[in-house]
Amino acid sequence: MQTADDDPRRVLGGFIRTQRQMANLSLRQLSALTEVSNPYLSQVERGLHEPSVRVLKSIADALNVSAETLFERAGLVEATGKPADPTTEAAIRSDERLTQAQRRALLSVYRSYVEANVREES
Amino acid sequence: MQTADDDPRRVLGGFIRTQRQMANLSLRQLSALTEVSNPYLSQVERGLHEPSVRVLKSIADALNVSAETLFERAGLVEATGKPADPTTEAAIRSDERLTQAQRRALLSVYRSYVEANVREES
DNA sequence: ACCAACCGCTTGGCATATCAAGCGTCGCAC
DNA sequence: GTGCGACGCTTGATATGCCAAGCGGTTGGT
Repeated sequence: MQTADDDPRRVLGGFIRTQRQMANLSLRQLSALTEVSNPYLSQVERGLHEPSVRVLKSIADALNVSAETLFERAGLVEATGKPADPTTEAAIRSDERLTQAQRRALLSVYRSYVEANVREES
Repeated sequence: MQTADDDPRRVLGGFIRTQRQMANLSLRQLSALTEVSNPYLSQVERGLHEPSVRVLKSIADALNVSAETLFERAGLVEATGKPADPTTEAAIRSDERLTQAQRRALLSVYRSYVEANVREES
């Protein structure tokens, strides 16, 4: 029943930080992309502030994640029971240019990525 | 070229006001439902303020409107143009559940598979 | 050894979001 | 008419978002 771990701000911040690091961006680089100051980004990532919609959107754009996803991470939009979006899996499975073994391998990698990201929102 | 009509705040406010009136709710009633003060709701509806994500969501809930819709109205989320290109590359590239780095990695693996197969067909 | 360039972070201050309290108006019962 | 309740709105005051400037640490070149 920890009350600090599920603080929406902390969750959102952690998610943003992870995404930024995966994109190999420094705070200043992201700052340049988003027109948001780097100190403020730092504070947001550490959960000290709840950014405005405008800031959230520009962060989402810069990191190539959908704004919806960010709002979800922020705990501000309910999970809307999205089981999975099967488009990528379907595309891989029906790709004639791959062998069956390659399809399995690609799907495996893809699923591990998605699962890792989901787990990220602790 | 009127610059006041497409002010996102004014658009959003007008939309909220319309929805509220269609639900036959007074400002005070909506205030009670949303835990947001009625003066502030008044100002938001007249486009004097850009509400936070938390406020937007509670308004959306109270008015039975999807939060997405509100964000769209706020001009802060574009009207998602779907690519609908059925190729595997496109699916991976537009998969929001992957980070940019992961997308690059997956694409790289995918291309190496395809290239290997082409070479083998000779 | 130094310095230049980057990193993430702290701080003080201005701008904006949000609220509690109060104002004037309107309909309606008595 | 007059009181009463509900309406939308104005107005300070407080909290929060956001930024410019600057700090100490690290890395790498000379």
